[in-house]
Amino acid sequence: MTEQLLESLGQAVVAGEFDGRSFPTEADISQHYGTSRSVTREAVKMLTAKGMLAARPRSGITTQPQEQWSLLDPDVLRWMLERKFSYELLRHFTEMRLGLEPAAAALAAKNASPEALRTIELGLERMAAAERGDGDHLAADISFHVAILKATGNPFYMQLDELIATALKISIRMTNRIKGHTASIPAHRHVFDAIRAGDSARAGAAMNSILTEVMALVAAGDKNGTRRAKRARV
Amino acid sequence: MTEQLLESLGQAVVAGEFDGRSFPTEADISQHYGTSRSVTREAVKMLTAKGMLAARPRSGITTQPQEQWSLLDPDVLRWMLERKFSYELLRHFTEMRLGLEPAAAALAAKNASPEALRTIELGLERMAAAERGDGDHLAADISFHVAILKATGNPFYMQLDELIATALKISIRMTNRIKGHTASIPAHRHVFDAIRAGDSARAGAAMNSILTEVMALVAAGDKNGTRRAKRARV
DNA sequence: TTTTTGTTATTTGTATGATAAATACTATAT
DNA sequence: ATATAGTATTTATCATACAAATAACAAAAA
Repeated sequence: MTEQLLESLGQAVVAGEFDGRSFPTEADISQHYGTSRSVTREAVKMLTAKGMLAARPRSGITTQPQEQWSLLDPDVLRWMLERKFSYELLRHFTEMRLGLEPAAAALAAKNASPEALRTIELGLERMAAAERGDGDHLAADISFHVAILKATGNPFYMQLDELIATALKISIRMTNRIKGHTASIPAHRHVFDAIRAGDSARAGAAMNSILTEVMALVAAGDKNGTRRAKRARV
Repeated sequence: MTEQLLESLGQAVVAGEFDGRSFPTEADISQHYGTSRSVTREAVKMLTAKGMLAARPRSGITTQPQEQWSLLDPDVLRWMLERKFSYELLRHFTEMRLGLEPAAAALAAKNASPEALRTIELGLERMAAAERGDGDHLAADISFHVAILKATGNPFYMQLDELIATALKISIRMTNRIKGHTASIPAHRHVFDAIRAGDSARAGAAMNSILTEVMALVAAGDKNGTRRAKRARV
């Protein structure tokens, strides 16, 4: 119940349904959604923790400026991508991946355990299978990228799995749409080979080139304006 | 009140006071800390959102394995660094900075507005002043690094300000302690110059070299074992 | 007129008690 | 030994009351 309310309120905030100070009071929310005050308060509390709301006595609940939203929170990012998609957002996200994932790949080359390595390879195989029409390409691509994060052995990078997975679900759909592009198997295999060989520099460079490619696609979409984005938002 | 309880519980969890399934029930917590059940529930809810706890009927509240904690949450990271400091953690954090900050510097070189540029320069000047004994070196260093994140114009990087600031407060203190090291002004000026010149590659490389230096210090501390870390934990 | 001060009303914060829902544990029957 | 039904424990939700903070307003003073 709290979860549902959290979801509803989160989406509503992102969609901009409450501009500025017009956010309803606890009482209004409870009545509108038919929830008790406890549930309402706990949902608001969570959105406060995510930087989207702030509550003060007498003033009531107010929406926080977008700069303060915790974009690194998978919930927030998902709401943004689903209800407020823009190529600009996707570009910003890809810019961050461009910082993180090559570094992660380089680390993985140094630290990957045999099991972790095997998991990356498995992701690659799933991608190849999907290429032949056998399996979900999107899921395969995600598993490959997540496996590399896990292989770093660094808890900070490992934490990013859900975030990357969430965003890839939307962003890959977008980049595929732009040019009928599908993630390049050889480029991904190149990353895997470098990691297996323990070659940090090459692993980082290979991952960098994958993301540079993605970035080019996103930038192209950005230039085409928002009409296509709106159509794709389904 | 909720904040205080959140703080107490968060620190207690990090310190490992509740191993495994021994976490108290809502009722126990309320009694122990003298808080009402509403307050207790809201605090637990927040720790759940941070991945540190999970609550299920009949089973009660349980601590989650450390892999699931949201290390990117400034609260969690602060608790970790304050109550569970280790050079390994610091090394992992620095590994992430090594991915993020050079990329941020490169972006800043492309996007920094005149005001943002001025803010970076201000940070640099504060560092120089601190070097001459005039002002807080730690605060100056933080302001420099945060200013670069802000200058990227990318909300994802900009979000990291609190995280980086939190961690720098502890990590700089540590790295200084290792060798009486203080952050190198020329190296930082090099980054600034490259950003001002709009030279992405050089900005990234310069930032990279700063962090590589930090990494070397941390790695050295790591080798010295945990005794020094424990002393430094004050 | 402007500023200060005090009052009031609104909204969140906290406390308490009661009921519902989920589920680990136990006893029983097969 | 296994399956089934019942029981007890704990969180989840609801409802209500009161406390605390404060924005808005009014009155008084400068």
